Amino acid sequence: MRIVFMGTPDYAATALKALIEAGHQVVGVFTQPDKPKGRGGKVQEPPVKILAREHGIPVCQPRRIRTEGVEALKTLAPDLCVTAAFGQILSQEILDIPPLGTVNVHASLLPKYRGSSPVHWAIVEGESVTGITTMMTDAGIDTGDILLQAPLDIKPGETAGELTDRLAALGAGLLLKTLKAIGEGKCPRTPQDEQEMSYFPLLTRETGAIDWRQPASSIVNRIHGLNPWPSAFSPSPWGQMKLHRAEAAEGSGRPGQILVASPKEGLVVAAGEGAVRLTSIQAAGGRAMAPSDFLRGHPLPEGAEQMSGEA
RNA sequence: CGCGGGGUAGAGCAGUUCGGUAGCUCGUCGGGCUCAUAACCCGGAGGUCGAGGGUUCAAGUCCCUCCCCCGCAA
Repeated sequence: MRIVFMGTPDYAATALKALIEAGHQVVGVFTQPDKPKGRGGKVQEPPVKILAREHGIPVCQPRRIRTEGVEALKTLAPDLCVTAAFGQILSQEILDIPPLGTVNVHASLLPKYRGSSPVHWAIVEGESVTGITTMMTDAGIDTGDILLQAPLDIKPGETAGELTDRLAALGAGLLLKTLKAIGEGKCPRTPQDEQEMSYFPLLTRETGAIDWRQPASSIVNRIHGLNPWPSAFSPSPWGQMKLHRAEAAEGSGRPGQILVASPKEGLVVAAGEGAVRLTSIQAAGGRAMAPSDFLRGHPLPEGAEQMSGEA
């Protein structure tokens, strides 16, 4: 079976690696173009591209696969396409090319958490269980028929990065299982229940802005759900500060009020309901560290008592 | 060549402007006080100041090169 793989980040590379190691015939890979990333504007290659090159698989990086990638895909003549966090929406014209269709490995239990960042949103929303769904891609966004699903518990305090890694491994396995079932012509197909569906938008930097008026649990979930990217942040007496990890704590006060700030007792901030104990923070220019470490060298400025730029 | 901050004891920082004995808080080790303690008091150990080169009587500090970490913007 000639397979064309479409994906971009590590999550996708894990699936591609599984395909290759299982002996599937991956005849081509589509991934996002190299983009200037990070400091100094150096271009970086997507993990999927790097992996594909190591295995001598042809790589195609159209800016818009819907227009520039059609001919290339036709030439590869795939029987089946597999997508995983590709980052581009496929047109009907693209979907019509592989006779067996296009299988997507989505990191949620569909129809919940449709959209491009299901892992992050599941944590932000405080879910305790998520999972992987393999599905037939159609013209909608994550709306196609469900093939196989596998649940996965979200650990307390788990970050999106950690959960993504575990889901990637789970997804790789489920993908192989799905392809096997398709190959044997006995893969179940279940339409999604539109009544149960939920959709979450693309993450932006602003998604990470902490609103201290929210309940402590929501703030904690947001911090973990946006770790490591795009990262939760808040102004503070020490300047803009990234918040990497936190937990609910005793205490109350005006939202954003700094209740505790000492090397001994750490950093506790009042929320709309309850309080949040920050356990990993990062100031501009510095690395991530525990508040007790940070506070040793950066005592709370005189008169400062709010998580804001004001003193 | 996108803008910018940083690398000094196990941890977090000051000291660099203007060269002249390596500092602070915490931890750690020993001792003391206390019914007791993450409290308090006394004492100690622990540093190639990111690397290399240069200037100088003298470099953490000034000059050149390089390595590493990070914030913003994309």
